[in-house]
Amino acid sequence: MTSQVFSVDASGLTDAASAAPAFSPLYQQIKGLILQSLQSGEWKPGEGIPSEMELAARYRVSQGTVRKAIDELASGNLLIRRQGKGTFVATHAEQQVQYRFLKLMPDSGNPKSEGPAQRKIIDCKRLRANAEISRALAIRNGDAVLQVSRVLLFAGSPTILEHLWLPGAPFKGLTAERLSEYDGPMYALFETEFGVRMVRAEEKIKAVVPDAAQCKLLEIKPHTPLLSVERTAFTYNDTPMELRRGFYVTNTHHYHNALN
Amino acid sequence: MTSQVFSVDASGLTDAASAAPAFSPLYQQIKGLILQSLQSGEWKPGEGIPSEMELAARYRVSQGTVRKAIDELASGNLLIRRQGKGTFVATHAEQQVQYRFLKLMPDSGNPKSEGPAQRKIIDCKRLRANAEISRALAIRNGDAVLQVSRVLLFAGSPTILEHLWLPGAPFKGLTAERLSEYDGPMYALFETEFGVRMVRAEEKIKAVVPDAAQCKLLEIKPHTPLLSVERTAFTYNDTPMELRRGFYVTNTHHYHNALN
DNA sequence: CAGTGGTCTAGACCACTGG
DNA sequence: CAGTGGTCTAGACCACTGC
Repeated sequence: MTSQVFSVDASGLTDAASAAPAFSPLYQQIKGLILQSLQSGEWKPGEGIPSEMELAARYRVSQGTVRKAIDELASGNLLIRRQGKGTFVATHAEQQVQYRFLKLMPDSGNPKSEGPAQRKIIDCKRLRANAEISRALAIRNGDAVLQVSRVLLFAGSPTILEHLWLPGAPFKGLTAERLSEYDGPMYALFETEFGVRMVRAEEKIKAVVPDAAQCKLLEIKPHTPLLSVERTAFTYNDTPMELRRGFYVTNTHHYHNALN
Repeated sequence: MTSQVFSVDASGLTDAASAAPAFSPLYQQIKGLILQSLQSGEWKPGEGIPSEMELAARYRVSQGTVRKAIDELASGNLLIRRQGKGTFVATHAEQQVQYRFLKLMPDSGNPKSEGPAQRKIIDCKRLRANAEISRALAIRNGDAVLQVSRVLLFAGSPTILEHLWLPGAPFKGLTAERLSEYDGPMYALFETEFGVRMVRAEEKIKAVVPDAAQCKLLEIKPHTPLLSVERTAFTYNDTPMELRRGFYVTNTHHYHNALN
């Protein structure tokens, strides 16, 4: 009951150059406040947030305004509405669509038909960020980062080789053992163990030829082309939190994408 | 002023097996009616549709209900709202984002920096659909289809080789000449000349090695891996209207994808 | 049955566009 | 200035969930 909604022009500045008054509707401000609560951990992944009526009372606006704010957050996969039950903070664990960011599908049959992927951690070590990694993670050159390499097997065959880099600070204490023990999506572990929730990601895809080491790990013949998938994953506030470079074998699988 | 909204349960059937009453909210029904008008060509791509108040009167519902229907159609890129002006039927032409379905980007710089793509029609002929194509286009085996092959060049270098298949009936009269003359997205030509608007698409991506013919057309060395992009494009009602198989050179470009 | 999100309405006012 | 979409409110009722 203590929060407060501010008047329309939030920026105290009156920049003569930018004539735009930067009008921001009420529901956008509410959206921002809810986002803050999510970010601060007031409501954790999987938990329910207060009801629309409660939030309306807290922010001193109508239910409809809260509703519109929640609608936008839900359409961005930050919240999940469940009629009759409430609104919940989205999570990568126990979600209908696990592996939300993995678009590799078997050529025939659904993803579930081949069962869960088998995972092998190949390497997990700390090192200092080079120029490329520090730029991608928006950290300083030489900062500590965690580098993990692993292979994913579908139906027994090695299909994905991936390397990922995480900023050292937020992931202090992450070891190969913790990763191996954990049974479930890696992003779910990040949520429960480190309070880092990945909200969106971007991928850049190319076709490449593997080197000898990759051929060995993926058990493929030389010159078998691979899909190179470079992903940057972001947490709240568009903060990059992971750089991942994956190599996909596309003999029996394909990268699936829906265009709207 | 003649249309009418039906009561909640649209299906006259009372199937004992399926206990679900199939409740459909009013705004969904309105959405369906608007979709019908779009499909029938009552409002054409680029044109404005009646104002929210007019539609509310026509369908005998409140403005808010029409609004929610339009909102969903707009978020699906079927309509475009312009404050102060009206609501318009989306089009692939003169749109902010031309080439909406083309996700290939230059590695550095924005898509506009390299200017518009140069296009070369290689082949355009009619033939009979084999099993694969008839399945993809939901037509009968042996039905007439149009097959087009072309190369796209970015900044002067051949980058995309693609083959596409269209059902013969809706595209009667499409020739290589018409395609060559036209300056703009192919999907825009489909709209203006054949009244076919592509609404969404799905792509399956793999990494492949090119054959000799592809190497020649794309001016690449053998064993240069390519991105194979197989796209099915749909018009209203989830009707498949195009099968397209593209081969992308990813030396200086990449396939960009945003994950939410 | 109470509590939640979901729908629908009616009306007021605001921001933007164009004549 | 009139007309459009955009915001905000208040209230009623419906559909779904779980106790």
